[in-house]
Amino acid sequence: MKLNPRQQQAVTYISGPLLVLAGAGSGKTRVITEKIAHLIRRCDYKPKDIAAVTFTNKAAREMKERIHQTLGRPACRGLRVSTFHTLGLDIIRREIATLGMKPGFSLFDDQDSLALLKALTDDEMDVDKAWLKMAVSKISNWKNDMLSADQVLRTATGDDQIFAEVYEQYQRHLRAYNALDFDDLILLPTLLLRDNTKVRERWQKRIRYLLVDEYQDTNTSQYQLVKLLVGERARFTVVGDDDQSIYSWRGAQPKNLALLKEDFPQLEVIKLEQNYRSMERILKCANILIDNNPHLFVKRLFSDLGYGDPLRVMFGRNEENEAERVVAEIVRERFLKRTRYGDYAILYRGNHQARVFEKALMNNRIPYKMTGGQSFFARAEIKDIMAYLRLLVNPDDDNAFLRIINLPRRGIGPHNLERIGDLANQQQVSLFAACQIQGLNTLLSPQAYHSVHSFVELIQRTARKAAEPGVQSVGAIRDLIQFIQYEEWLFETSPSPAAAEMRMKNVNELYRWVSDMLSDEDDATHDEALSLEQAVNKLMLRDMLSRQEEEDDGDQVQLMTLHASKGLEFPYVFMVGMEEGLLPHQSSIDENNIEEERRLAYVGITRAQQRLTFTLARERRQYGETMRPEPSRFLAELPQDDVQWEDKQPKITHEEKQQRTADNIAALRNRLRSKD
DNA sequence: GCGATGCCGATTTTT
DNA sequence: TCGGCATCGC
Repeated sequence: MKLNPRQQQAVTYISGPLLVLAGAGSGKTRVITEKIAHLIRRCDYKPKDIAAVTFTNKAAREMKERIHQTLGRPACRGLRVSTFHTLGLDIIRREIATLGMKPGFSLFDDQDSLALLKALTDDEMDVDKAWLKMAVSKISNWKNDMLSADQVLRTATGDDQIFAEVYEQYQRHLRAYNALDFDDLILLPTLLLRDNTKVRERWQKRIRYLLVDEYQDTNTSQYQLVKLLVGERARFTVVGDDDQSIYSWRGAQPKNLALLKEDFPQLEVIKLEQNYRSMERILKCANILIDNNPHLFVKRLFSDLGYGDPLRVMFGRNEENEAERVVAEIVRERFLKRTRYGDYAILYRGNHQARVFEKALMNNRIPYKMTGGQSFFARAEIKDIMAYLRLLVNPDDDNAFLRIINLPRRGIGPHNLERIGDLANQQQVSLFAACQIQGLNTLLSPQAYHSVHSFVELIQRTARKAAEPGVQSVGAIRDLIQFIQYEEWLFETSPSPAAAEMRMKNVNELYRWVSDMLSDEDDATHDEALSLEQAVNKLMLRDMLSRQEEEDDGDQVQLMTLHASKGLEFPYVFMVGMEEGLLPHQSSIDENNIEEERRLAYVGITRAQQRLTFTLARERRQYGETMRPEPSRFLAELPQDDVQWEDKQPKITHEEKQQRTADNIAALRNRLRSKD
């Protein structure tokens, strides 16, 4: 298929900064892919001159795949397609000396950060979990806004003073552990590029053309990174849609779209408004709904896929009935229209809403897939093995140490651990280092000391072997897993042998990934063999997660949050729980942040290709109380001629009823006939 | 190591 | 109110 004129324009405009306002379903990934191909084929750019940045690993992988399809694999060698965080990690790795960091650093995930903060505050003050979570998010927000602990300390007032002090402590300890958190992966390169002209010029030369996907989701430090990378030359394309900005709660600054125009006055803006996904009526409703938000750029989606059925609004007596009706509707439609389960998606505001739908689907033996439940990396066995790997790479990683020092059981209990901890504190070294201090034997029982000693030996021995290239390092990890008898441990601790097998399968999966990454086989995931350190850090960035999910993408009804649905499309969509308090969510109503909720509704609506059904419950139990929720205001904002409210539907006549029955029987006949 | 009991939380979540 | 979890006691 040919590109439309606007898409063509977006692909070929390369003489200056370009903002592509890409409406939902307007083929933006195609534009990015074609543009990269164009740059390489026609514009004298080499693959290694170009970087394309996305937010998720999944998006990065998909984009890479599509470029490979267009250009052929060999022609793409050196092309950078990665997430912001991977790009940041790359910069840090290459500039590690300038940053004054030791090689072999660890990446802390949220739980590690939380654990560190807990440890920091434990003896000082009495704080609860909510406070710690608040602290994590405050620190994260400060980092995303590029505020150092010093800066915050100077300006903070009230409660923020304490948080700022904790922030400073937290940073100091991260340094001591030679660890970085996710936000650092953006912040550090940004600061480095800002303050170091040489490094900045080096990277500006290295990345001659930059493309950014989902630009509306960038936060302050990400935008600054973009600005520093493109420099004065300003050769870049950012693609985004302000109407699909639904992540401001985690620091995304949709105002970065406006900022772009200020910072680059020569900015060219191209709008992609033709939609290749949905029927016209769905788009009309989406357009009218989003018109209620103020806009920097006006945009109007259209399509030539036909007008389509009216949108429906269905009521359930209560939330169970709502779910049952949705499921019944799916069963009925699948039968009549001979569609697949995979054609249906149920979208909701909050994960907790999924439960009743899961139940209803299960009762009807309908296969379904829930996106966003417990992830592979949240599983205990994966975290265990990851902790071993992290400790191999960075022995000063106390969180990793604590997780596995007594796993499997080595007879090192809390008592002995406390002794080690005291020593570490007193000497200002990591726990692993404390284990090697002369005189530890006087503090611990002989058996415990012996265990600690052989643990240290094991880690050091394995780390040495793992540092050797290729086959050696892979073997070292296999030996480690065997040596600690992890499989036996799983069988001991799992409720059933079947569960243990399942978990061991996960471990083997992880092992396979690591060994793939360490050996330089040229498969689709990478271009070169990685060091163990690189592999571990990459895994901490969850690179494999989405690939695993793709594997069992059979014929299943899709269940996910509205947030998770962004970027996806389905022939038949149910948006459930369309009630005031749920969508818009109560807390957004309280904070007067209706616009983001409206964008969320907009994202949901524009997922649907053929048919869209809203559902709500007349009665809903919440925190033990039974509520009678109002229909969502967003339903009232839709053009009512295009919406069929179930309760306002005229009663069907006797003839219509007979006709329907006849239709159903005809459909059944057709189906039976074509089966044999 | 497992079941009972008690307590907390209840928006969205990637990296 | 309900479910997940963490901790406690056996």
